[in-house]
Amino acid sequence: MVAEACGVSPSTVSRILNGTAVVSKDKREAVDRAIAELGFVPNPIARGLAGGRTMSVGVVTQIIDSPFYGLALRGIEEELSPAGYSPLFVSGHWNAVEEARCIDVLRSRRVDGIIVLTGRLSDDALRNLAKSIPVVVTGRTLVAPNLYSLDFNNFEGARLATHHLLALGHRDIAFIAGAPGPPDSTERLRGYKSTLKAAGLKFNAALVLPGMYHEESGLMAVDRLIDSRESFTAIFAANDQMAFGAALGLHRRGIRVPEDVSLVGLDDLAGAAHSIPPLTTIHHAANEMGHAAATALLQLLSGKTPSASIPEPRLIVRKSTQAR
Amino acid sequence: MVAEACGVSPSTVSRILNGTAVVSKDKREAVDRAIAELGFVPNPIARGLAGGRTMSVGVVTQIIDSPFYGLALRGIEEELSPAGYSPLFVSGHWNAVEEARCIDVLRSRRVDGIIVLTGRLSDDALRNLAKSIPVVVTGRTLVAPNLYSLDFNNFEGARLATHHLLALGHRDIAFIAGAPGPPDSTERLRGYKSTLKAAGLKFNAALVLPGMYHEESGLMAVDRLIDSRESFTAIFAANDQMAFGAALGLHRRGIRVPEDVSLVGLDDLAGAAHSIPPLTTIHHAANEMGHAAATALLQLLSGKTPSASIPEPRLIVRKSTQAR
DNA sequence: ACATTTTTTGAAAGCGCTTTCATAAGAAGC
DNA sequence: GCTTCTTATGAAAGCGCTTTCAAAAAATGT
Repeated sequence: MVAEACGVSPSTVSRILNGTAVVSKDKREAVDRAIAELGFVPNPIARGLAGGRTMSVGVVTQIIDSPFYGLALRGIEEELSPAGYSPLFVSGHWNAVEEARCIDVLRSRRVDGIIVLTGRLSDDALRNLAKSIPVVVTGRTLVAPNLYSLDFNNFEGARLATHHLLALGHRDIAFIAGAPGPPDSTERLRGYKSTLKAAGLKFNAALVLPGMYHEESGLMAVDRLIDSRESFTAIFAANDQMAFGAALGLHRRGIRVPEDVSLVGLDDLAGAAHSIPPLTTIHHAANEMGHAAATALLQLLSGKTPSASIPEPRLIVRKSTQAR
Repeated sequence: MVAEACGVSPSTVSRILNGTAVVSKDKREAVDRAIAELGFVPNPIARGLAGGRTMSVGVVTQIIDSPFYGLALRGIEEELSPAGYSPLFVSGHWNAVEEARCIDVLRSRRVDGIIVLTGRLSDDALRNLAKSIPVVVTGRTLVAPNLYSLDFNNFEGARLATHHLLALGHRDIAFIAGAPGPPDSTERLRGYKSTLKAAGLKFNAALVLPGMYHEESGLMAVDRLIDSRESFTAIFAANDQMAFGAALGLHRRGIRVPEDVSLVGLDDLAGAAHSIPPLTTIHHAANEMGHAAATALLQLLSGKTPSASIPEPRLIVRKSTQAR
């Protein structure tokens, strides 16, 4: 260790670097100076080996280039960097087996903590993981020691969207659902149904179309909807990407948005403000979610009880909806 | 080291694990069995410390959630994972100072190599970096020992776009340029100008609008263009994001795409196929670029001379252009 | 059968840092 | 002034692996 070339022992330098113990003023200053002069940079690898802390946290995302989760990754990075931690991103591709493999990689690299963005892992698998390493997971509500979960209020998001359309006078509101199974999909569907019911409208199953959360499925859903000859004046898509697909589908059939049909999405992706027409949607604060997840993990790592949470969904009215 | 509990020395186990030297068959089998039984997983951290190789490569991207570079990150990950390497992503935010800091972080983490996605670092800085660690850089053409560069043919991309518009009969073609300075911007502008010239058209500086590569700047460029009362029948935007913004700007003014004005982008982002109208654009193979960069780095790491390259730009005709 | 070369294996020294543990030096108490 | 309790500091032992280096074993040659 270079810095001891200034007269003190490596232990002392280490103590100064980590603030592990009190060191007399003069020594501290001497070392600080030496560090500055030598341009010394501690080696996190060695630190990790010795101290068990690698100053890196693993992030299991699903698809590294997802427009939605990408924003969350940014939030995570923005929060971790100032704290001296580096994120290690791995992609699980919405596949429990792959996610498990990713986690093995992260553990072999001795990350200090793990953030899992939604994913397909079972709750039990996560609880179990938390026994050996601090974990923060988004997209579910889960309580366990050493584990913190951060869930978006999908139900409320869907309620806001549906309610907005209702308030504009729409009665025949179609819903393009997300892939069935995961809680976010079922919650959004539940929010849609429940809001309809609260408004005294009867639920029409023919207006609910299956989707896969990507543009293409939104487009196909609209095709199917139109072909079914079911009448509708508005569409709520379970996410923005499907809303974009739906908009294209309507456009192809010569149906104008919002003149003929109103359209609402959910997520408020970066592109939503610049689509044609600009999409009315529910803001899902991905960036803040990333921040919150990272903050929570940092708190977990320092032994505190995390308290971070993510903002409630918010309706963003743009140009794809209008009163009928 | 657990595996030596089967009767041999740690050196032997290490040799088997790394194939560093020949080991007699029986020992190898005994060790293999012990490894399997004990579920032993080598610790890359310790490996890194001891052997100098961490099996991780640093990737300097600019904005982790960029739709274009995101795809490249995916390509990198897809190539690196099977080879046992993990990518470490850091964001330089198009800022040379931050990029330099990112590189310090990567080096302190002892990555085995570095991939720089374009960025703002000087060529010299990269050449210098390559003296101490293998480097692959995209977005420039640079030759230096231990360094491989992968450049997209921006000139040809711009030529294809401009030529397409010309072939459709357009004569007054506006160009929304990217931020001035970086070679990709200047090359695209050069491609546009040169193609115009080759067609015997005179270059009209009033039809070149400054942009910043994001939607908002495309929108503003169109506003400025319309307000200038300069006549035009087509727009070529230096990237898809600005094309989206431009489409919105035209839409707001009641100008139809492609009936009144044809629009071409460049990049072929995931959203281009589902925008309204679907955007005619130049395919810039980001994913392949990631693959190529990772492949090249892997070759550099194994002492070979890289030969990877990225595909030539390709015109993708969709619905935003038509003959006039 | 013995000397010589080649191959296989183990011992030991780090990689760069953290962290007990123990010692030396001060502060406090009688 | 001498013992006892606190600090401040250094020595040394790892963390889990790779890698010289040298010794032991095997193969080859004469």
